[in-house]
Amino acid sequence: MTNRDIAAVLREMALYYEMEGVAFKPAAYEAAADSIESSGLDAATLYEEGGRPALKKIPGVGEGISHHIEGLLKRGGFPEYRRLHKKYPIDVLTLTSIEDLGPKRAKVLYQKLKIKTLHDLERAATAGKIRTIPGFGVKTEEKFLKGIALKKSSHGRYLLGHILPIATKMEEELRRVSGVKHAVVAGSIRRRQETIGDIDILVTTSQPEKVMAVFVGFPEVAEVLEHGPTKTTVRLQNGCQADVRVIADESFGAALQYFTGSKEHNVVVRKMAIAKGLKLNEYGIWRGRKRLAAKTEEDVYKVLGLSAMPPEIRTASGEIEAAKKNRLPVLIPYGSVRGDLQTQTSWTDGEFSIAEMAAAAQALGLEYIAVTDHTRSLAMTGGLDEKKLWLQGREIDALNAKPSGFTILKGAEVNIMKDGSLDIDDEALKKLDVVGAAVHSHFKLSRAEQTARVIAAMKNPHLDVLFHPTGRIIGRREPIDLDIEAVIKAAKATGTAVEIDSYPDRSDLRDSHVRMAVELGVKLVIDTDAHATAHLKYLDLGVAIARRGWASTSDVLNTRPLAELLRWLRTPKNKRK
DNA sequence: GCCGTTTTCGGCCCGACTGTTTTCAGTCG
Repeated sequence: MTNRDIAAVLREMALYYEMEGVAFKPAAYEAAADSIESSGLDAATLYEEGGRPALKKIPGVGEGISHHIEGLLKRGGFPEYRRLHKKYPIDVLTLTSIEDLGPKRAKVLYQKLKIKTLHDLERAATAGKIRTIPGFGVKTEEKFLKGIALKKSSHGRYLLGHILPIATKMEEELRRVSGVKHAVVAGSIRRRQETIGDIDILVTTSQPEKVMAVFVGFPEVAEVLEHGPTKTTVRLQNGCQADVRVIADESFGAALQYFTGSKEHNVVVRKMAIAKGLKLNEYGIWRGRKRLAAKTEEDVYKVLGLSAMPPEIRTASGEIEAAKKNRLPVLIPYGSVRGDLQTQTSWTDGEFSIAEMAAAAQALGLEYIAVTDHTRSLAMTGGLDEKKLWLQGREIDALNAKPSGFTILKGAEVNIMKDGSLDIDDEALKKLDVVGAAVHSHFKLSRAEQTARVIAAMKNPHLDVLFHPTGRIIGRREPIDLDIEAVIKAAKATGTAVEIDSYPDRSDLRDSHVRMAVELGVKLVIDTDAHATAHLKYLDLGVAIARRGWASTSDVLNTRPLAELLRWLRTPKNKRK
């Protein structure tokens, strides 16, 4: 039982208690779930080694919840969970993942219409039954259907940020199997697409059976679908499929090229081969029966007169023409971001103190972070006002006064109000090192209104970065309706940078928008939007988006050393370059 | 249910928005 499994049960408990109308317990269970999920320590190991007292060292876990976790680990459950699950035998986690459907409504839906699953909900909504329940209307019914459709449209795809760590771990472990020469993840993961269909791993080895045995034995594997010496397919616990293909070492490059895709890219490349009287397949590039190249991707592309393109840009959208002319962009390298300019702390809805976030960032090799807690009008997070921002600044000054080789910048994630004004006054903003702003309300304005609102905000002389510009949350919330080209042009005109929010389900800006920004010469910032120390490692997911958008190091402000970054930030907006 | 050099008992983030209402519950973040 992983931390994630435990957290899921605790979240379910929180929802049941909300259905019951119990006070304070929901928040306590929710807090414990968050804490366990983001804890670097494995709860099962902790319990094994130190019993319940060790579990209670996890913040938010006390007498009661530690007993429950013990029950989960030893017996797979506990009485209170069983009692509540029996009373509400519904898939409450899935149902409440639909927007505007919370525990109270889930309870009513079960009591009135016996709705237990998403499928039940869809049937009832389609049949017009939801609107018959008091307190529910036509709009609510439509909203549920929209929510279900949104969920379905992302079905079968997994977020890169969730799958990449698993795929990388498998790749590394297969590489350690004796006889293995290459083990490489190909497909959409190698291209770092924002969502992933499945995991494809290519292996060259002298001992295929051994590799396949190790593969099907991974703890993540739920079910073996195919088990052969050259191709084995499994389904993982999370539902994602994973393939291992064993290929001949002499054609590794051709296979890697073939299985990396994209499909569209490969179609164009194969057409080029045909035009030259050649044939390209996963075994090599051929003239008749003579194999001209296959060992490495570079060799294969070279036969076609192309320099090898980074996987992230193999989308058949200009990369082949650029490769032909030897004019490929030099993409920003992974690991080149020096500091994170969007982080939240326990001053608002983050889980850790400023000092803890800074220490974790420094441990990851970063040189600086900006603390950008929410501001006043985001009241539910305890958003900061001018006074609190000043107080927070004092804490930051004190931390920076200690020699550490690391710098904490003063910042904020300011709210953009409906009219485009910011919810913190200019005097206070002026004193901050980095001012970010974002839309957190009125998501449904018309395109014209929404665009005007965001552009108005960018005209503020103190706003440095537009945070997560479209506000989307993959699989959950549609982006705000924005004329993104107008916004990016306004960023250029006003000297405002735009953010790539690396947080896995945000990925905002997305690749195509980044490319537009790069082409227009707008500066980018890559941040994690970390609400916990464990989130800081997402930076490279943002670098992946930047690479998909053809960005170079010089396009991204926070690849600069601190002094250079500060020079840009302190330059009046109309003079920034 | 958790937490604590202001407390071992008494607090616990709260305002805006929406859709359903005839005064407000539920949800969001």
